[in-house]
Amino acid sequence: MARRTKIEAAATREALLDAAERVFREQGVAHTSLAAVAEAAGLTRGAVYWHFRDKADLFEALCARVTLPMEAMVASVGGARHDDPLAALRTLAIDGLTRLAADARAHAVFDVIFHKCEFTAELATVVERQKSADRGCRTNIERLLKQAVARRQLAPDTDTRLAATTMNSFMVGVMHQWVQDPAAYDLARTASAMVDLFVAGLRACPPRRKTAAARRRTPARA
Amino acid sequence: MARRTKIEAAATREALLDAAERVFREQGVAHTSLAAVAEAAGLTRGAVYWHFRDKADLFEALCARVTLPMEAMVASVGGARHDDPLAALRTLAIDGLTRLAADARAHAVFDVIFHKCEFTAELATVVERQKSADRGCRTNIERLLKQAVARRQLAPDTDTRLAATTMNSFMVGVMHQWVQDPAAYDLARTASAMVDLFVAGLRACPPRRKTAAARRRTPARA
DNA sequence: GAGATTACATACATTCATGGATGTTTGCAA
DNA sequence: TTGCAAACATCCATGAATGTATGTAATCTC
Repeated sequence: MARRTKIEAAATREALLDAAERVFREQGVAHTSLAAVAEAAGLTRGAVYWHFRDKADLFEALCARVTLPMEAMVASVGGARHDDPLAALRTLAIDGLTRLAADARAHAVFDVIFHKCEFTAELATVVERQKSADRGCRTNIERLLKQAVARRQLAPDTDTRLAATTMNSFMVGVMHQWVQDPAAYDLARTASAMVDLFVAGLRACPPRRKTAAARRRTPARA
Repeated sequence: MARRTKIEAAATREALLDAAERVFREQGVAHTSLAAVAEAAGLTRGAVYWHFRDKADLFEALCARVTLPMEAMVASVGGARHDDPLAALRTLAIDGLTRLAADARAHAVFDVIFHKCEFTAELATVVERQKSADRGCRTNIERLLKQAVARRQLAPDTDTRLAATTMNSFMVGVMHQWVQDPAAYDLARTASAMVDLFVAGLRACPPRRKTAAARRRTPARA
């Protein structure tokens, strides 16, 4: 086929990403050939290999369209100082879930990431990006938690690291399960109640750092 | 090769499952050929096709070895009456996580299920079993929650359905994330603190059923 | 406006997985 | 103890996916 203009080329790139999103979601990443992606976009493999090095590169770009904005959101909230850090954390979490429920593209991509994809050697680069993004998310959560401790919103001996990990797991779990069966309940409507439940748990019974005194009380087990 | 005795045959079947567990975990389900599974077990594809119809059948059997006992555990606790239902729920959750941390086979299988497998048409039967097991789990959690409401451990207007879903999501999230990076923290040691956080949230701020009065207060939107 | 390059399509060679057919012992039942 | 079927191994034909190489027309640049 003939050469297209630059903007047309950018459009076909987006079209390829859109097509990949659909086909990956229907058949799974490993089970779809790049020919199938091309066909779904009304193109040929030549177009795919022109715009992307291979399937991993395509998949990475596809994820980036959704995860980059989300990471930016988390980083922006986590990087700021707040008068009410716990409220900021709550809002951040609810926004994340609401976004997932409202944004069809985010919905699709998370469906692929959670249920239609194998994180193996082929996608090693994607795995690394995913893991570092996850670390960044936990770090930012922990920043907010530390502010909350400083503001006396949380117990002074709160284990902020473990609390952040737990919160991250909670969010991932909600997304994972909702995406698996979005018809089960209306996430947009329940998001705040779910997050409030978790935040209340954080206030009432956060994980505690093991103090020297506590360690003496339950010394060795052997 | 010659015919083996019945117990020998059962042993090779187990060997095939063990091998599949290893190879699936390393390469992902879709990315591993049945030849690779056979080779890892020191056998040939003939053995695989003798014991299992296809890859889905093999994968299903592999999952069943760990999920069936777990489902039985949940059903047994969920089916009984308890003087302290919330404590029973707490113990159940902690046991689940502890089991995951201690049982290498459970660890491996959940790693495959969460991160090394695509739930597509090829594994349709597995998906259905998974979903129904999930429903059963939520049902049993909700049974305990209803008992907790009856015993005044939880607010009378608790939305037990949503609470059960939230708890299920929480558990899945913790497992999902820990399995992804088990070196990050010692789940066996943190399990109780993580579960306690959630249960405290349940007591302090459970999701509420929308009463008629509440619906009147926030009537229609557009 | 002429060449260099872009944005694809097409063709090709290679590799690999699958399923089925077939072979071969040998345990087990009558 | 004979005969059947279990418990695999081996072989083959087929199809499909990948990466690369090449073709080609239009577009951008100078």
